[in-house]
Amino acid sequence: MTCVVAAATSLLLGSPSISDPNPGATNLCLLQMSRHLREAIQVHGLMIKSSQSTDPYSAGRLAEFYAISDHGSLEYAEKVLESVEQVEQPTPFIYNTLIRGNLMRDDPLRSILLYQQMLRGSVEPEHFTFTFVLKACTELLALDFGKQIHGHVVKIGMDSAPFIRNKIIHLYAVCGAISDARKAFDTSTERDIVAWNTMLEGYSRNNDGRSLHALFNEMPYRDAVSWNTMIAYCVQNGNSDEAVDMFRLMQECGELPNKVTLVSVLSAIACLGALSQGKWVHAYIEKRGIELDQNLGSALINMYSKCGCIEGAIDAFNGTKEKSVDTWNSMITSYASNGQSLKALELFTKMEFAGIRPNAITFSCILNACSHSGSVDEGDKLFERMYEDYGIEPDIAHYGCMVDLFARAGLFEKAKEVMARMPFKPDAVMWKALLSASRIHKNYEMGEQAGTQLIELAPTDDAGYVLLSNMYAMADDWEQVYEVRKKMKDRGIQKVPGCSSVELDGIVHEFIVGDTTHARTKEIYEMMDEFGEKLRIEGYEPDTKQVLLDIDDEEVRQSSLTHHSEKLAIAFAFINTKPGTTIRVMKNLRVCGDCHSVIKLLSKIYDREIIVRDSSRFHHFVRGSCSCKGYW
DNA sequence: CTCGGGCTCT
Repeated sequence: MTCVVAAATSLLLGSPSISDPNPGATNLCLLQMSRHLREAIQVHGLMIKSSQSTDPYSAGRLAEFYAISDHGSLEYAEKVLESVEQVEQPTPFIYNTLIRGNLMRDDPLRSILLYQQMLRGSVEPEHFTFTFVLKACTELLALDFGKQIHGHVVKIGMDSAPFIRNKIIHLYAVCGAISDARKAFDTSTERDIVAWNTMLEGYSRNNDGRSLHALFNEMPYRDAVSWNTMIAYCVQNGNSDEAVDMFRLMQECGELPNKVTLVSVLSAIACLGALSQGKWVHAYIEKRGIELDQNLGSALINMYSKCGCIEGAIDAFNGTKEKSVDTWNSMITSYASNGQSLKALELFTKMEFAGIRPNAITFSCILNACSHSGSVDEGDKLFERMYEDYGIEPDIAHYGCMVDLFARAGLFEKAKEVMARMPFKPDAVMWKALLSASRIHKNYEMGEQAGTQLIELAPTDDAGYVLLSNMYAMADDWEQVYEVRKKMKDRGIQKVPGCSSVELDGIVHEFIVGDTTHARTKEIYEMMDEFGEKLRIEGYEPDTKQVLLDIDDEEVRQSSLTHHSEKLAIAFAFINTKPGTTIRVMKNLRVCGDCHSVIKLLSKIYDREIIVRDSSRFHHFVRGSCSCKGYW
C-alpha cells in the first residue's frame, strides 16, 4: 500500500501530462492511504499546486490526517489552519479536529487555546466542539473555565444533548464539585446509562460510598461499566472481600465481566491472597477465550505472585501475547518477592536479549532482587549500567535499593557511602532498610541511629517503634525498650495488631493475635498444643525477645508469642487440609523471628510446604528451610 | 460528505 501511494504520487508530480478526471478526489484518496508523514506531505504538495488545500472539505481532511492519524503531526495540522485562515474563515470542523488532536496527544491546554482562538475568529462552535473542550477542562481540572463553557452551552440550548451533558457531569465530578454534578444529572431530561455511570464514578471519586450504593440501587438497568465502577470502588477502599462478592453478584445478574472487571477483581484477589479464586478467574479467562493483553496479563502475574504461586505467574507471563516492559517487570518482581532472585536476574538478562528496553521500575525490581539474593557485585554493576547503558537517572528508590543491598550484606560502610553520595535526603524507607539490616547483623549502633531517624521521619508509623524496641531487646537494653515504648504511648501510636488469613474452599478465614472468636477455636488451640509438644521434642525454645512491646510478664509474653496470628492460621489450615497439602498464609505485618523458626520446624516435622506472605515478601518454607534465607 | 476512544482498570 505504501509503495502504491508513493508511486502514484510521484507519477502525478512528475507527469502533469497524465490526465486525471477528478484530481481532487484522487488526492484525498491518496491522503487517506498514506502510511507515512512524508507521503501525506507529498499529497499535500499536490493539493497546494491545484489550490485544493484551502478548499474547506479538503483542508478538513488534511487537518484530520495530520492531527489524528498515527503518522501525523500537530505542527502540520496547525499549518493547514493558518493557510486556510489567510484565504477565508476556517470551518468549525478544522478547529474541532485540532482541538481533538491536541487532546489525544495530551495537550489539553492547547485545546483550550485553540477553542479561544476559534471564538476570537468568530467561528461558531458546534456541539462536537463542546464535547472536546469540556474534556480538555476535565483533564486540566479547570472547573471555572468549565463552568463558563457550561453557561455558554446552556445559553445556546445545547445542554440537553446527552454527550455534552454527560461530559458536564464528568467535569464536575472529577473536579470534586459533586453537588453540581448531581444537579446536572438531576435536571437532565433523558438519563442514559452513561449519565448514571458517570454519576457513580463521581461518588466513587468523592469517596461517598453511601450515595454510590444508593445510586447503584436506583439504576433502572446496569451494564458492565456500572458493575466495574462498584468493584473498583471496593478495591480502592481495601474491601477486597466485597469486591469479590460484587463480582459474583454481577454474574448472577447476568452481566458478562469484561477485561476491566477482571483486572479489578484480580487485584482484589491478590490482596486477599485467595489463590483458588484467582485460578478460577484464570480458567474463566481461558474458557471465554479472552486474550491476555498487557493489563490483564500483568494483573494475572501479580495475582499469582501475591498468592505465592510462581508457576501460575510464569503461565500468565508466557500467555501474554505482546509483552510490554510492565509485563517483564511484573514477572521479575514475582521471582524476586518469592525468593527466587537468581531467576529474576536471569529474566532480566533475557529481557535485554529480547530487545526490551528496561525502565526505571525495572531497575528498582532488579536491584531489589540483588539485595535479597546477596548479589552485591551484580547489583553494583547494574546500578552503574542503569545510567551508562540506558540513560536512566537513579531516583531515591534506587538509592534505597543500594543501601539495602549493602546493609543486608553487612557492608554498612558502603551503605553509608551511598547515602552520603546521593543527591537526596534519606527517606523513611531507607532508614527502615538500614534498621532491619542492623538488627540482622546485630549492629546496634547503626540500628539506633537508623531507628531514631525513622521515628522522626515517620512518627505516626508504628513500624519504627516496633523495630527499634525489638532491636534494643535483642541487645538486652531494657531501659531503651521502655523509652521507645513510652514515646510511642505518649504519641498515641498503637501497634497494628497482627492479622493472618488462609483460604479454604474459596472462603477466607481471618485470625488476629490471640484470636478466640473463630467457631473452631477449641480445635485450633488443641492443634497449637500439639505443635508445642512436637517442637519441644525437636529442641525448640521460644525466643521471647520478639514480643516485647505489649507485654511485661514473662509468662504472658510466652503465651502471646505462641498465639501470633500466623500460628493460629497455620493450625487452622492443618486441621482442615490433607497431609501434604501446601498451606498458604497471608499476614499484614512482617513475620517475627520466633514464628519464622517455628514455621521452619513445622515444615520439617510435618513435611508440609508452608508459604507465608508477610507485609514485605514471601517465605516459602520447605523441609526446615525458608526461601528468604534469613533475610526479611 | 468528515468529528463524540461518551463512563469503568493500570
